[in-house]
Amino acid sequence: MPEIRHALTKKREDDFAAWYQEVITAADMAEESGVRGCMVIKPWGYGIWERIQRLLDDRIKAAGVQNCYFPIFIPLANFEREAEHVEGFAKEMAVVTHHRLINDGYGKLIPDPAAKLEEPLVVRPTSETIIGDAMARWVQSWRDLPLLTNQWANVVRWEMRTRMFLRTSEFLWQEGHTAHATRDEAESETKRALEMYRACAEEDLAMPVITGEKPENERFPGAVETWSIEAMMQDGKALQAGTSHYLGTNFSEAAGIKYQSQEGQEALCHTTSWGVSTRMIGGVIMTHGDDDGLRVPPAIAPQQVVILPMLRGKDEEADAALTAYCDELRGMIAAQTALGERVRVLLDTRPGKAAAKRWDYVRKGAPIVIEVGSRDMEAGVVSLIRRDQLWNMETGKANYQTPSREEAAAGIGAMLEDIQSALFSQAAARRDANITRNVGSIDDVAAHYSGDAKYPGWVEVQWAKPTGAALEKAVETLKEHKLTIRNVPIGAEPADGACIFTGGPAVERILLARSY
RNA sequence: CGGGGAGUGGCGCAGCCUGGUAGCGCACCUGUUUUGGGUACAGGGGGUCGCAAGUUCGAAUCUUGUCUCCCCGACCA
Repeated sequence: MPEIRHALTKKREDDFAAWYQEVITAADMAEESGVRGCMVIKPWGYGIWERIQRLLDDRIKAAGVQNCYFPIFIPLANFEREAEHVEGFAKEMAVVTHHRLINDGYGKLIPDPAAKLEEPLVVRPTSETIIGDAMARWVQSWRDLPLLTNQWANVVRWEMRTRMFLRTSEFLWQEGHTAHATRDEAESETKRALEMYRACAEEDLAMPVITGEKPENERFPGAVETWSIEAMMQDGKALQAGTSHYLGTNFSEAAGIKYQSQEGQEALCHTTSWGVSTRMIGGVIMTHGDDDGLRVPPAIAPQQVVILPMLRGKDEEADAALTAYCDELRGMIAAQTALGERVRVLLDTRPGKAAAKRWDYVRKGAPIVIEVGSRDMEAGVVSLIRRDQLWNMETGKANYQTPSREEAAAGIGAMLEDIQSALFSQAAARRDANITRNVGSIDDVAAHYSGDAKYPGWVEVQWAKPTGAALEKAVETLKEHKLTIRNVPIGAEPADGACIFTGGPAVERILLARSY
């Protein structure tokens, strides 16, 4: 087997964390900003986020949810109204205390003591409390329900340890907030959002997930139930890629979200909240990336096809003819559809060698790269590479196809759809192969994770769903093995054995994993 | 926030121990060459060494402080 010269210097199997960072740099997605925990998202990375936004926003609106925008600053007092909520977020809030700077007399600017705020403002870590205020104003009658809102925004959580896309101090997300008349309605909205996230992850990001309910200790602060989608990364760790919460009447009580029923009775609303963030991009990297860089699923690729004419820069007439040939190809491809949308195609005529640009787009993970040289033009063909089938294993070189220009254009939609499903299938197969089921005891769990397997994946165990101190003890035990409970998968087999923590009869199955 | 490591042209690094105003590879620019796959050769531009203060005749090199990043932990989308 020939030696393959990969486009990255780091390999996943050698140092997954270093590889992850190299992908972000090599694909030109984002960079450090110099501000603690905050990143600059560059066009390719932001373009992926815009695609996710577009597709998810359509799903949100299709469910009858309307977009709004709420302030970035939230009065401190709002957080004091819900005890668990403030406890959960208090340690990671950025607080604005002054509204003006003055010169300190030594050439430095300092907050003006005379401009101290009466009440500090918190930079939102999440918006339940301020949206709750609005809901309290907007909801009077049963006719105002359900109230279905969403906002696309940035939030700030002062995390101790940050990693690009996975955990940044500031991140971009959407947060849906809904109010309902009954518990049933609110719970079904919680599940609807969860299912929406599953579809978004699996269909748009080609990232298979396990949906399920979080255990009590992993709940969102102030929630009655928290549900999540969990994705398996290539190192076998779990990434919580989205959450949906049933908040009961906790926030309604705090903010006074009440309505008068048809019978004339005053009642508290049942509320929900749900969100996904730029973390999903980290999930895409660790799900689809390979030793040559990122592989972007076509549905969320800013450009699905990149055409690179091999311009010589010597013979203007020849270059113009080649550019025209490529532009016709661009037009033909742009008229095609894939995954229900017009194909996004870029003709890159910037000066520079096509061969060098090819590797730039390989690292970026553009699904299809088409190179066209003068000889291709004469023969009426193009040289096409699928990013998901980059290498010819026999030659160790890039795996070119040379269809005619017309065939290439006509087949582009089907090829993009095939790449989309191939990426999902690969990821799903890897996930399924790395979940070990029916692990019967905590010792077996420990053995599984202390074995030789470099990436031991997840294990499924049964438990008695302990609460309170018993749950804390179970969590402690798991922590010794750096494990966490991911969720109680929806649709799992019923329990039929003993709880690995208590030995008593189990009531359900849970997934354990190391996590991001 | 605790433990460890690191910040030197766009990227990756050497120099620092034994102070004397900066070097390599890639990238970039120019020219020649090559021309179907990450071409080769020659020439060239760009950094005052994270930031601040201190020691010194002199600091990338020593001291102190500070900011940022990476790894391990605690916390979390």
